[in-house]
Amino acid sequence: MRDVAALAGVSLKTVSRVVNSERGVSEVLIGKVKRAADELDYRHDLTASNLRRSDRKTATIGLIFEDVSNPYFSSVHRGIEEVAREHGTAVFAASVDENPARERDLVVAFTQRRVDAIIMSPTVRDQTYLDHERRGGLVVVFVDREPRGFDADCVVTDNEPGAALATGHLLKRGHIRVAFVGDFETITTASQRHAGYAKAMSSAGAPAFPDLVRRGVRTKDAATEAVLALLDAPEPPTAIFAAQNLITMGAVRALQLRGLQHSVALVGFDDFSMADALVPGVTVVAQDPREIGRMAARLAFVRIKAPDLPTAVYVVPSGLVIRGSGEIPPGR
Amino acid sequence: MRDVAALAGVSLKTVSRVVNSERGVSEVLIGKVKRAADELDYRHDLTASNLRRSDRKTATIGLIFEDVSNPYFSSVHRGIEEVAREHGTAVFAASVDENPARERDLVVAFTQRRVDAIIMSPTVRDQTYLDHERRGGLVVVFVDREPRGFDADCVVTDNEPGAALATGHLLKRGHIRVAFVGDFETITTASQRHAGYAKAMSSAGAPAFPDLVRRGVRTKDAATEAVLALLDAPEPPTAIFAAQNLITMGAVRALQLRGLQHSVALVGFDDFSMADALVPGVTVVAQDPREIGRMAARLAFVRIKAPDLPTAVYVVPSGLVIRGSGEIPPGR
DNA sequence: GGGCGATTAGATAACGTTGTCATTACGAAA
DNA sequence: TTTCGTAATGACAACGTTATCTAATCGCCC
Repeated sequence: MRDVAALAGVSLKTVSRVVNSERGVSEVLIGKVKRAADELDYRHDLTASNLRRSDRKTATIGLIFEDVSNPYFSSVHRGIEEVAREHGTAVFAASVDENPARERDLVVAFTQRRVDAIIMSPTVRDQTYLDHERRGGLVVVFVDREPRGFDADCVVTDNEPGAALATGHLLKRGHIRVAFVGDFETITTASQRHAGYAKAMSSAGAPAFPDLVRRGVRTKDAATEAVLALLDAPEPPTAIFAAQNLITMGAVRALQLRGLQHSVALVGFDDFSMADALVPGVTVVAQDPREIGRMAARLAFVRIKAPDLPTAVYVVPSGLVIRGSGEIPPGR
Repeated sequence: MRDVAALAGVSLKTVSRVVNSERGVSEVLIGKVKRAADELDYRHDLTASNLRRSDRKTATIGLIFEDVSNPYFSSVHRGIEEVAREHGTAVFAASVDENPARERDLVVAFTQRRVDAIIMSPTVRDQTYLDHERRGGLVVVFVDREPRGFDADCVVTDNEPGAALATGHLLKRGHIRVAFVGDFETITTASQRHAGYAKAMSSAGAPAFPDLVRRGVRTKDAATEAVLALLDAPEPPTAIFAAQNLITMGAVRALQLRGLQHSVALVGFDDFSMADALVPGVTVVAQDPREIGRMAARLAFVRIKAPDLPTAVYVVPSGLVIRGSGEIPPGR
């Protein structure tokens, strides 16, 4: 910037004004400065600018997900990016994977880079550690799962009603022995979806079948195994509710391995690519992950401007997508 | 930092030394400083640190892809993240979408934030504009597609041999009227895959069928339409080579719509989720996108340390995954 | 006991930028 | 002609950190 000023024959401050398109610089000087900047391949340094500016906003946000390559999260990411783009904001994205310590490490890594906000899907049991960061002015918005021990904006799907809808859909077709396959109950989404399943079962007068409930299932392969175990049991289910997209995929595989994809009903939570191309098509309760991302980003930008608004939980509705697998009657 | 120094009763520089775990500070003072930092919720500011440090490395890289939610790119992203993590580096990710101006905008946005490197899949025809940035010390590594008009490290799949392998696989089964569906020839991957197709066709003595070659297909829906048109033509193909994952998905849909998924053979380039669960399973030439990401990141970090090494193109091999759709014989 | 090197600590300037205030020039109004 | 307001420009300090250099302290050896 000093060099540009020298070449244009103006002061440092004038270059700064031109770069930031502030008013109060004559056309002549604007031209000179721009030409000099071009000639010298000048690039404005946002990090230095940010250091000095009074608002101290970096126009940067950070995303922390279980896995950026999970199709659900990459769609949320996409939705966030759309809104961030409108705000001229760049987006960090990182995966926690199975490592709980990494959630905190990522928060620190982003905080040190002075992001304006973090949008995250919590994986650790407890988010109280974030109080420390919030005192430093960090904005946090949660997606998919509600935080524990920390009050903040949050965007979630209607997990319980959605799961009840899915389960009810199967019950209405006459199924009674409906299985539930889901993640650990410490994951809020998994426990809410289980609650919806349990509620639908009891309100339909179906007994609870402890042997048909498989929890702590985290991966596609684990789901395949869990469903195989269900199918091979002496009293197998006639229908399955799979509480997450990877689990649904694993369930499809298990049903195919046993040749039961046309005899045992299946409804999944979360849509997934090619669900409509399978035979039978997989009936799912579809979330709108892109909209969830957009909503989360909007909330983040509002809160960056107005940090003291009361926090809220926003629920994005899900909907049943009927494709065949959920409409298989019992007893075939 | 000033406050921490005051509370600990030491100088600014001593705090800096402790924060950066430099040697030459007595245990007593290290303890005092750490306690003071804790008490004041101190967070080291990497942006300011970077401004002053001599290496001027931000431990930040930027990714520019067609679409972060495309499963291929999100896997590449994941591979890059794995390596970045080992280097304590944070990762920006952004999508170009269909907007060519955005590629340059993103490069500028990342450059202004002083990323150490950009890993990108080029979409614009010409990357000469990057010369300007490289003069400023920016490291660029390309993935998936080779750049034009700009010499840089690049990690690609063996597109031409892979496409020839796929096409040859069909020809060996006795197919002659093999169709090609791919993206615009300006996309290097698409043109290389077309070249592999053409080479395999001619070396098998098959004539070129201009009516069976559909180019400029970019989306799943466009692929469905293109394949439907092929199937509905007076002389339809007996086999189809789909040159990219979205196109393969669209082709599957089209075949299903016409009930031809068991009579017309299909081989796709790129694997995709649930390809094995479809009926028939979809035979593909599978890339290893995660390994491509890891390789690209490794190259980036090498070049950050040694900018003057000669550039190279690295080819990650692909392999045929046989699942059924590609083994359908002609004439059924 | 004096000299010396090694170790630890601090004072100061600088990184690239912008906020604040002072200065200049110019015209219009009195 | 003088005064005043306004617009354009610049000088300088500061943002939070680290590089460099100097000073102080210590132990050790002759």
